[in-house]
Amino acid sequence: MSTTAPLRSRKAQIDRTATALFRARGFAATSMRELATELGLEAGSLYSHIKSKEEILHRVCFGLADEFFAGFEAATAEASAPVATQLRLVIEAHVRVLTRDSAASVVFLHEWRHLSEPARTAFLTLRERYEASFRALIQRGIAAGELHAPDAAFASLTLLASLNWLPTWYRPDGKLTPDEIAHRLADQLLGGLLFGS
Amino acid sequence: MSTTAPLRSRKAQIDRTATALFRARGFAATSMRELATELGLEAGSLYSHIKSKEEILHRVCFGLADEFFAGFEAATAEASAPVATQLRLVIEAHVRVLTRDSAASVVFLHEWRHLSEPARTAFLTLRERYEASFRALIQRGIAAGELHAPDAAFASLTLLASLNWLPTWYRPDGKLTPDEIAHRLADQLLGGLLFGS
DNA sequence: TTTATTTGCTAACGAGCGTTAGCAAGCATA
DNA sequence: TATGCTTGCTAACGCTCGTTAGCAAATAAA
Repeated sequence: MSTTAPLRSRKAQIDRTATALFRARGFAATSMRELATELGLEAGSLYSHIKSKEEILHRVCFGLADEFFAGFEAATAEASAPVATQLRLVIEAHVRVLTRDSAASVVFLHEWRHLSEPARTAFLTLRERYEASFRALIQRGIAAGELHAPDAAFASLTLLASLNWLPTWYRPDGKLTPDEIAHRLADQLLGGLLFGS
Repeated sequence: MSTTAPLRSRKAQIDRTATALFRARGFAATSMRELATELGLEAGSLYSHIKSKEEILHRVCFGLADEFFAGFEAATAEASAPVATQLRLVIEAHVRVLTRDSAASVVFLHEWRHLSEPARTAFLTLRERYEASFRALIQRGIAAGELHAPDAAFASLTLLASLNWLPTWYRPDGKLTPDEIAHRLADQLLGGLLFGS
């Protein structure tokens, strides 16, 4: 219908717009009619491109999960590097995903519970696996004497909490670049973990 | 109707049950019929006790805001104490509120955006004021040479993020008491802020 | 030129939503 | 016994929800 060739497929446009709305109002409080209006469509027309409202949420949540895993694996590929170095790289990779698409990140972090089974359980399993990787890395650091913390689980919860709050306040036009943010976060968080800092 | 005298008023029971549901499913995805069923009522009966669904959310959000402010003020009453000490007390007070009612805390932290105007703006103003108090305290600590951080705003965001993640994983029957959690959080977070720790 | 794909519309479906009106039973206080 | 408050019911209101069916125009491929 449109005279200009779409930069992205209509489906991808729908995903992006829906993600922004899900972020702003929450999944449950976003209606398909609202989404359609935002795209200049009628509600029914959306279903020429997608199967359901939840399908969008599913794609956003699992798509971002993939990105987080890819980042973590790249950051820890150098298994012989000091754990503190690996942890810095992991933090930077995590921050990079969070800042590349902060709307999708917020949806990933807060709206996943509107997935119905079995997707919801599958998502939680992925998330738990990711957190376990963080925990294990910190645990290795403690065992190697590079980090000090009374409890790796406690430390990793705190660390991830600080990181995951980022997309709620991050603005792409802010004064700090994603990399600078990542460095500061790593400095501040590791400052509490590293010996004698 | 019930044969036993209610431990709390019916209104308070509704608030508590609604808070638990809002936490589990989110405000928008919780229906009044669901809430009524949970309480053994019909949906219409709720309106003998409350004015609207949003009124419950309003009470939870602003009630908890009061608690956070009261805790902060009590913790900083000793204005002559070292800032690090005040900050420890503030963290402990914050954690105490979060753990006393973690369901209400989650609602306070995540569901406030379903408040309609002008309550929503009023709530955000309160929250901003609270965060500003945190920021100012850290700023005073930096100025006094007790804390080291490149940016008080950045540090307070990170600190509050770590604290506010607590109610999502805290379980009253866990192995750590709220006070122990508060101490560990303070240790870990201040360890990254205090000079030469 | 035919064919298939993409894109979009209108109209409507069944369902669930928050809320209200009107009524009534139990209870405490006077 | 009378009064009023608390508590709860049934029935229904107007509305919005996600989704579907059926149709049609534009576009791209053969």
